[in-house]
Amino acid sequence: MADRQLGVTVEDVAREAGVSRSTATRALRGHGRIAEETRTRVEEVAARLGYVPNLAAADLAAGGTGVVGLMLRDAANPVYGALFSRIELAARDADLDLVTVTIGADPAGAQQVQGLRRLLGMRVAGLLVATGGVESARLEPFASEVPIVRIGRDEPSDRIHAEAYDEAWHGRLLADRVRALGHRRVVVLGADAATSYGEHARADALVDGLEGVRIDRVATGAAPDDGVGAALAAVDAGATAVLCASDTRQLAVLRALAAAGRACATTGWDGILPGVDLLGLTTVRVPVEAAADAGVARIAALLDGVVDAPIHRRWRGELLVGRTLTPAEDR
Amino acid sequence: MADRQLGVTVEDVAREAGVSRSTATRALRGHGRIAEETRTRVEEVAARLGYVPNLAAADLAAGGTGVVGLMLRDAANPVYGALFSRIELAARDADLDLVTVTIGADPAGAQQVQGLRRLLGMRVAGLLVATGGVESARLEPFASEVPIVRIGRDEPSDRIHAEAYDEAWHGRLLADRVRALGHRRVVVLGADAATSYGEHARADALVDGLEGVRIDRVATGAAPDDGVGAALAAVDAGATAVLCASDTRQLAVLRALAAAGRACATTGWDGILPGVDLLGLTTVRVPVEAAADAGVARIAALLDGVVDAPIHRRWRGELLVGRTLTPAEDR
DNA sequence: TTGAAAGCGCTAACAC
DNA sequence: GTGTTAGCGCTTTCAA
Repeated sequence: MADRQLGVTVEDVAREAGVSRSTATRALRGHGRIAEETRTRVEEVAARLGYVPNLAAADLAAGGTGVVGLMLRDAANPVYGALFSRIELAARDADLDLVTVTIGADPAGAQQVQGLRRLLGMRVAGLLVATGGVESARLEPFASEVPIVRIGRDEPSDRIHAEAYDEAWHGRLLADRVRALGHRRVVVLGADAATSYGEHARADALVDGLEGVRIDRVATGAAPDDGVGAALAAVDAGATAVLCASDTRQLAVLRALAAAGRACATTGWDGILPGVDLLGLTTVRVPVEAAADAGVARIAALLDGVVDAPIHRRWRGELLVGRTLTPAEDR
Repeated sequence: MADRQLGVTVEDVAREAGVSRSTATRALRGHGRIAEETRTRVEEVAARLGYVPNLAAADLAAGGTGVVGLMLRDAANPVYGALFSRIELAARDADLDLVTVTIGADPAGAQQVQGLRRLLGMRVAGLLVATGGVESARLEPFASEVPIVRIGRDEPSDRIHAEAYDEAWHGRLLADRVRALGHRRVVVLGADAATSYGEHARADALVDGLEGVRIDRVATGAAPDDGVGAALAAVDAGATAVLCASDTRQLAVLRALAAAGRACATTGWDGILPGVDLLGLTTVRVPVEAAADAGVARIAALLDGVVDAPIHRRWRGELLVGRTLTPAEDR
């Protein structure tokens, strides 16, 4: 086949097939009445000419797209990779087209504004927000224009839907276990709110579950081994466990402990990492699949005109018990 | 601020600001001559009205976008997550806008065609292809329309650029080590070509590097523990090492070995997984960053009109020596 | 420095 | 069933 010409328009196809532009469109899109014979001829010509419809023109003329915008946090973290993958899968099954913009951990929020404008500028039919970092206030002004569903994090606004993880419950799961194993002084290691909303909230959830336990809380920045030094110092001072708000951080702690020739109980959060089992991590397996599926199902329903009042749901994962959470006595 | 109206057009902004539509456009885009006073007034009005430019209209009128399309393999695999993340980062630095479509492991290639059409339909200014699965023949027809850069895999066509991994070299790195440790009969575990071009090519590279070694080659499908049974059987029959074309597969093998209470040397490929070090994996750390940066730099150059003849480059990673590759004698 | 006008490629009534 | 027509919202000459 010869090289395609992206410059080929329906006009060209129509002329070549000896029909009018609108007939060609009808044939190509399969809408309206069309003679079977015409349709095949037009399709044949389109294929021969290598016609690729100009989406900008189509969207403009049609007054909007059927596309759903996805705001995603940087997929370097396997948790977001897994979430992304599952959302894509669910969208495919639901026959939704997705366009994705990613957002790093950007304190100033410039990327968020940028990404949001990109999506809104495309006149997406709906918005899926899978980044904890985007504040509710930033989203809310658009809630009346476009249905918005948040995935993986709770949502204060009652104009935005949410399929969140039940982090409070997860925190209690972990905390109960830690207490049951006799720990009475622990380190809680989580990002500050600006770096990662999710990790911050998780650390809070842990703290809430740890009544009666003495807590050294360490806030970290973005770097994975941020705060690890402080955590080890607390261990030296008598803490018997280091509870981390993410598995990546737990790995950093394990690394540091090994390097220092020390031992200490640890827990993490996510449970997504391939190899959690082999590493023996104690962690919470976050219900990525459930939240992703529910989020996509919800946006699909909203697009279909099933207009519920925004619903906020929370999904529960499970505790993964590994070797890293040893009893307090073991020291 | 009141709720934004996505229905707001330049027309509305212009009227409200008391200027013509073209003046408003000029003010907003900062092109052409415009009185400073007018520009600020228009901008002020636009902000007040919550004007979000319709990208479809803009692209159509301007006759194309400045956006670069990225075709990515499903980010569930951390390697693709890392690649994605790095490409996004580099694009941000180079001030390129990216729109991403993802493609699963889809034998029929329907997703590929779909994704490609989406991107081409948007009239992207360039194409970044970070999926081994997309065949050269599928891309080539468009090479004259739009610059195409492949990232992470080699490219037979001389009309498409490539910033690939030097898998032949990587294979030799691993193979040499395996031989040096005395292995004379090994299993090579890699996907069949349809499931993963990359894994298949890697298995080939391993085999090429293993002159004088007896090889049981096992081809697998997509499931991570596919072929693991066959590999263990070969170990029973006398193979002293299992060489895997990806770390995920290596993990599956380690899991199976542990479950069976057996021991055997293993190697993997990727080295991206957080925790490779703690797991003690022996693997090749693939140069994701270098390839991503180079790919983005290349497409940026092409967009700037720096028209080189397509260049095919290969980037080299390094051997990561862990505990999993034991000497042959150890059995 | 600003405005008027001519489309970009496609869709969707509405006639024929 | 098919053709005609009127835009969608924006950019961009070209005059004023």
